[in-house]
Amino acid sequence: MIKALRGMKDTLPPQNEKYLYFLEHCTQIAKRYGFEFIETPILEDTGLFKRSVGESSDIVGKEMYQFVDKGENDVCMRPEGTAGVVRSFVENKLDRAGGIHRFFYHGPMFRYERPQKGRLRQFHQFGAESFGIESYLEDVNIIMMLKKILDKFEINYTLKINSLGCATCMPPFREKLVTFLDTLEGLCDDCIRRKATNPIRVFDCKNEHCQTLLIPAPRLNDNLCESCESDFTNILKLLDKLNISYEVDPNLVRGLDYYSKTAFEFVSNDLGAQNAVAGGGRYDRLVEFLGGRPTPAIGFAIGIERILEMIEAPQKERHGYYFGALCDEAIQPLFIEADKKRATNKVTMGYGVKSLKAHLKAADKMNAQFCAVIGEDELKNAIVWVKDLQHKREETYTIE
RNA sequence: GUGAGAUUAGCUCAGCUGGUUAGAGCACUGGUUUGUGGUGCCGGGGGUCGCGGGUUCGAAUCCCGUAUCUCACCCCA
Repeated sequence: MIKALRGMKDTLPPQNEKYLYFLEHCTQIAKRYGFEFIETPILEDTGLFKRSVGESSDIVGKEMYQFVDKGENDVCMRPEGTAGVVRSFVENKLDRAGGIHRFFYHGPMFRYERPQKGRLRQFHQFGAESFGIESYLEDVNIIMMLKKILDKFEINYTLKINSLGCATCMPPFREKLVTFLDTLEGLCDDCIRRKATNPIRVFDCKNEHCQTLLIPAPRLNDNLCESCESDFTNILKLLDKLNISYEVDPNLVRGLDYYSKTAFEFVSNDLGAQNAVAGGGRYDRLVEFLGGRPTPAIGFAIGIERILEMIEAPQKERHGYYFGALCDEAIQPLFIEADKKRATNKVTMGYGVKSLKAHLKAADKMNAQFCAVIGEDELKNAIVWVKDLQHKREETYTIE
């Protein structure tokens, strides 16, 4: 038997109804906040991800579905959504058009990882990206929107937020940090590697010994430039006023290289080790990095499988018709009647001749609201007998 | 990439230290005396016990390998 590849799942009812339900909700909210749908290809030039996500990230380092196609192009199945949207933004010259552009997207992402709870090789994200706004208000706007999406479904979560600094304050801080790290002994292998590739990420290390060593380290928050500092405080102030609770997490460092300034994550205790249900942040320099005009931008992505694990599907109600025949002669007239009914309702039909009881059972099983039947009596009078299974009412209507 | 646990009917799982035709519940399906469901009663189908080797008179059961799943590390949504 041929099976689906490791870490890749089929989606069947009733699970996928939850998926559609969630997507519908996200789409509605996103549109309400002024976002428009964008779809970009799953396959992209490998260079796109190397440049945007960053060579130092695990994603690019070891998790990409990368291969050479028949035209000898080095291509890659997208491991995340932002890179493609930014590429499209630049390619379609929206950076030159100026103004504000807000997009949302959803679809499959691919990372070659060992699967576990909340982690698949093919998984789905719903994401949104906003281009052209430098104001911190858009950061809050994005967080508000994300919160609005999550709040529909009674989920337990915590919003973690941090500022990563910008082109002005980040590089000097980085140097300061590396100088400090050089004085330390006993850092774990990962941290030693991080020191060379992306030193900020040592703060994200889960090794307790490393965390102890890092206590006297210079902190990002104490080294922000004036504009980053004031933006960050303004964001927190506004969040307070909006009654959006958050936790400032100075160790929150996003795994993708392109983030700057605001970074945030929605985590939940109901998810196991992979506790991030959504994450995002500002990436003001990425557009320029990918060859566009400097354009401030911010976005987020939700892990759909992860959130689906926490939400309930809406309850299914009885609806539609089930048609059944009580005698051979009724089958074809019934077939015709059933199809007429499809003009306005969901209709299924039992093809076999069965007792009334059996048809009622079948209708009940299909969760139909009405059971419509034709037998000898109905044929004689050219009528259809109908029982409303929900309200336990019976009636007939004339065949026309 | 590393580690631990699992794999028996469509689903959830029993099957003791190896011993005849491998079980249960749920689900599915048929009937319940001839036109009334979801909740009664009776019956039925369905398993090369993940796959491949080995030990043995005999393996679902013990050993080795392999695949997949699950959980964790790493990292992320």
